[in-house]
Amino acid sequence: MSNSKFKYEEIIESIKHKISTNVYKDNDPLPSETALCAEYGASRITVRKAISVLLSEGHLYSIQGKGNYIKNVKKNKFSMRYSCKTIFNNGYDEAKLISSSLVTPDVYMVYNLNIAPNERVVALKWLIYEDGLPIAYDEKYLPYFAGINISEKSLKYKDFSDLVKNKISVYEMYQDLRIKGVNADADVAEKLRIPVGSILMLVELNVYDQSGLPFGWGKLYILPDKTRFFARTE
Amino acid sequence: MSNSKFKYEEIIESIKHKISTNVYKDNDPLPSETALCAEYGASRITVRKAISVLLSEGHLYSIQGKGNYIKNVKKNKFSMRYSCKTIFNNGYDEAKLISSSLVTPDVYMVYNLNIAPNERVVALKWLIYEDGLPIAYDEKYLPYFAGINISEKSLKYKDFSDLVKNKISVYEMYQDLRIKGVNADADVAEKLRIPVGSILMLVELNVYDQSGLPFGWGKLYILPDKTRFFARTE
DNA sequence: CAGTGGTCTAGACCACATT
DNA sequence: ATGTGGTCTAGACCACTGG
Repeated sequence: MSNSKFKYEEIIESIKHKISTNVYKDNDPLPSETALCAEYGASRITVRKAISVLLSEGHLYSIQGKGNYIKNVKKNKFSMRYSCKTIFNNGYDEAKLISSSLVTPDVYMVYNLNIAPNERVVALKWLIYEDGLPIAYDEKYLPYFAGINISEKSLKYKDFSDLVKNKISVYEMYQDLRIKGVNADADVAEKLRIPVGSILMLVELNVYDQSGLPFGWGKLYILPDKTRFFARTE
Repeated sequence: MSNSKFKYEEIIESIKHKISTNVYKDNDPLPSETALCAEYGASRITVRKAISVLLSEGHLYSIQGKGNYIKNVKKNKFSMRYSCKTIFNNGYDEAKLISSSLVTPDVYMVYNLNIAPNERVVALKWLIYEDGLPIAYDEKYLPYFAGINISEKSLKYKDFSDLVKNKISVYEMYQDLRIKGVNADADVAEKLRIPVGSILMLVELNVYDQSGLPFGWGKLYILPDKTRFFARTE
């Protein structure tokens, strides 16, 4: 029956089995740690090791002073990787920086970067090519205080996290990503040499520091057959 | 300096600080656990508690018999929730099962369900409505052995994981999700009452058991302005 | 072989929640 | 006051790695 090598693995297996056979139901209290020690003939540390795994996997939740409780696993949490290296089906041959400038924000920048209308915004625009043809158009906006040097000639195409990593620790950064299907407007259509109204995938990215202050906003338009998004349950 | 309440939190904070200030670089070995005990004046269990947190957060990796090593956090891992309850911007009013039948598989079903051409496939098709108008079209395919009762009148619109949850434990299931932009073909266009060639968001879902055996394949076509995908770094 | 991480123990004290 | 989970300790043995 049991394939587990260690005592704590057997406890995990047993508890998972009791959850999946409805012996333990959602929000039921797990037996107390001392009770589990007796049930499995293990020390409290071993029991807690098992519980810590189940906690980290999301099968339990704890309330100090009360107990550990069953949390029904919803199998709807997916994880995906997103980076400029992986977003294109076949990668890309080159990325050209077509402009880097200090601009007056429009309403979208004021909204997404949470800045005052009189502040300035660093705007970076790239075209990404495959086989000599543009396959994607990338706009990135950063508040001027984020400290990017726009005269920098070495502005290689890179992810937001790399762009700002010297200004903000990766531990103090989080990102929101939104995927939509949109129709190309005149500007983007011309840049990508496609008819106005063609469908494009739009990936918007907002970068924040730990306190929630926006550090960047990006829009990436991609020809729909040049990209795909892939996510998997954890 | 330190806001941490507990000794193990201070150790975590200290190690994270050394990573972000490049004292510890990618793939550097962390000092041995006994060395860390001495450095922080803590027992091995407390040191291991800190290390276990850093391991679970992906800042370290371990090789038994060798040591613990620094893993540079790539901030490109996003997590998203996907379920038929949350995928629509404004939810949906109703979902009509428009057909449930046993069909002979086409090449895509043979491929995605990894079945033989002479096996049978359960096909379920739904239309999802908002304000009386169709906003999405859902096709789900399951190998016949998956044991869904197609005559079941109570085939409510639900996620794959709910559809098969009595046949397969949630602990033995994983799902792959792919998002694409596509042009509506004649069949889908007619069902959704839109012009052929209109852009649609296509969400494909493959469900597997733990051994990798396919348990289901689904295609969900959604009007692009009725949905959005949202992911956040962990 | 020595050094490393992985598991496991008994026992202690604290913070929190309920009665 | 009692029971709960949360932290911490010292000490032991095992499995794995490398020289």
